Amino acid sequence: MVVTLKDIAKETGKSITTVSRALNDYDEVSSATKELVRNVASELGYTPNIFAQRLQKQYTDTIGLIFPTFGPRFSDPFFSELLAGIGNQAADLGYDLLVSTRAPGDEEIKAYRAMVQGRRVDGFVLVRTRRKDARVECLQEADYPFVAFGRAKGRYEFPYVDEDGLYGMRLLTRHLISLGHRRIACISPPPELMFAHYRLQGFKDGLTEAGIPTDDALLRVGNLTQRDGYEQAKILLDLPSPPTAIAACNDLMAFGAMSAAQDRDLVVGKDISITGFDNIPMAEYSHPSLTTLHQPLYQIGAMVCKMLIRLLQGEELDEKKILLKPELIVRQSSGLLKS
Amino acid sequence: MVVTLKDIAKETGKSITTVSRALNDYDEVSSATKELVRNVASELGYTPNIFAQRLQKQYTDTIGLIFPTFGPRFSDPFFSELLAGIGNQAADLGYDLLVSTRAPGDEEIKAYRAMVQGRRVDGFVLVRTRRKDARVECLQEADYPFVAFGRAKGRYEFPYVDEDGLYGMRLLTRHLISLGHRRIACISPPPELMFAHYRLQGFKDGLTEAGIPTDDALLRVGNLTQRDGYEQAKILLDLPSPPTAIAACNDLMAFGAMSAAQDRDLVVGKDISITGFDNIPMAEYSHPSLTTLHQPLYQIGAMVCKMLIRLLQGEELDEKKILLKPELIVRQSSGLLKS
DNA sequence: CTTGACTTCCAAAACGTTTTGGTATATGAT
DNA sequence: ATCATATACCAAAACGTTTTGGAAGTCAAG
Repeated sequence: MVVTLKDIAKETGKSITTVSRALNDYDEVSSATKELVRNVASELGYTPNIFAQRLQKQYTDTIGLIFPTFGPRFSDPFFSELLAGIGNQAADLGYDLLVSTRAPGDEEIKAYRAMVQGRRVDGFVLVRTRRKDARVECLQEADYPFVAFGRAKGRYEFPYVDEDGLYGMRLLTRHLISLGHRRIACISPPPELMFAHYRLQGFKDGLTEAGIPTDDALLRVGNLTQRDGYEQAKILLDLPSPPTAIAACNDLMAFGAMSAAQDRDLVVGKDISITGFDNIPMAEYSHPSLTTLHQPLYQIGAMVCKMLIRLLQGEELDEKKILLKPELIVRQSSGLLKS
Repeated sequence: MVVTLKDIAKETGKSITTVSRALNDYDEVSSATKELVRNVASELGYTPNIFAQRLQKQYTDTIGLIFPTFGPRFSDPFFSELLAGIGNQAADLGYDLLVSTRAPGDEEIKAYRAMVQGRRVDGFVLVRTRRKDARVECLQEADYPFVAFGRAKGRYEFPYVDEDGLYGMRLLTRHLISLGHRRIACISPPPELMFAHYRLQGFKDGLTEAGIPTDDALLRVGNLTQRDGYEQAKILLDLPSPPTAIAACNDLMAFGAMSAAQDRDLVVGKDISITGFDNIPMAEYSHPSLTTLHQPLYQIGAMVCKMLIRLLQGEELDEKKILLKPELIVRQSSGLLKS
């Protein structure tokens, strides 16, 4: 018992054309007719068949989002906040959000191709860009609109929002240095992730500008999980001359590093300083609370989404490339170097 | 230059009907023709227009999921793991996932109604059921298929997967009692959440069966966040006769409670025992590591999704109601009562 | 030779919209 | 009386599929 335009037409005695136009508020329908049609429509409980609309017009009012998930224990607070930002913004602007979750790799690209080929979505939001990002290439090749959270290397440019990881990490490194630390380790994300590059570089720049040589033994890589933070920190603490501060490149790894230090009865913030990046809500309530860089993930999600929808609606973007300065949040996990 | 059936028909010299049938592997097309059509189709790079298909057939091959998000700082590892489970399963079975994020309340129900009215999705996955769940009523009223993660009170039954929170919390309470604890507090979720009821009841049952009276001063409510765990634990620790153990009803609140205890220089696992529920990946790498109940969220997501798709395809479910027994994971945050 | 069954194919209708290309009537200017 | 313009409407086409209801041809049985 689905109500269609035809039913309204029959009921009002008007043609389907007129009904359609009345509902879409065209000029060439008298206001009396419009009123009539609208009343009957709401009386019958009419809702347009979205697939008929989409078949006719050639767009879908849907944006695509493919989350790169790593294995079954994918559990990153980072993503849920970002998703909320994107999702709420999309809903507010009347767009649907088609979400897929795939591990990076072939399956992921296949998922993109399927959405592109089938023209299932009008455009994409890309998250966590990679250095040489197959997804970017895939979408650019197909000339599909997208906005990314993160930058990438490549031939062509694309609109993005990104946090200025270089600036942020430099700020943070300076902070640690100002506390007296000289042996500072960094646990950075896998280098294929674009933001890993900036954050690591910022760290190195911070050292360099203070005249501290970088010690490769103090540079570790972790897969952004608490587990990896824990394990890499263990390795660092086992060094003959261990660091007095560890800058983890995200909060989750920082938590892991904190656990590793605490397992050895080090007091974090006194015996050793540990810092993160992202300022996920948990950072405020860990013990000790975490010194980190704030990244407004919810807002970033909303921004990226809004930019994409602007693009889809043919508007020009005021700014195609947005770089946000993360804010240093000093809490208890970083403290003066014990003399 | 989108390739349609018409193009293939023209190219092969067959009719559109035959082409459609060849591609759908109907019997009444000769194998020679099938072969020809299929070759031409892949040569031209044909992909069916999904909206035309959906208009014609009356289903969408899409399932809906509306995440209840609480404010901008929505950041729950619980959800990302669940999403991954649902998303990957849906993709594997050839279904799209339409995700919306809305705070519980009017907007949320409106989102459901919009999806239902517009027949945008074939069915729903419902997560985090509430005692009297407007979403359940909305969907049952519209006779829309759905499978829930969680139970709910109501007139009619529905298929669900749920963890046996009552059993789990009883197990955990017993564990704490066996360690010598008698003054045990519980930080439970807001009572409108259905699982809050079971977990709290399990806690009470555990006390009762050991002959320990429940002290209402030791029952606190928190909104599942680390922050709330922190604050409720502070209140508990300020009591004239504070608890020696705190059972938080999820891991996030347990982490918050741990921070609160540690802020007072209590050693968690020695001076006080603190436990969680969910066993999110972080639980293993907190300091101390968290005693908790394991809930296989990824698998639950996958199960719920699979059940729904079964339903949509008209199959009977072997089991309409699945109750999983959570497993007690004893780690360092719970220890013998200090005498 | 006729009949019926089977195989292989096709034209047209249907799904529910929006858009195209009109028509009919009224109004006012010439 | 004629023309131009504006207003209010509509039939039919289009979007790209699947399904309906045949039709033509072949073959074997009667």
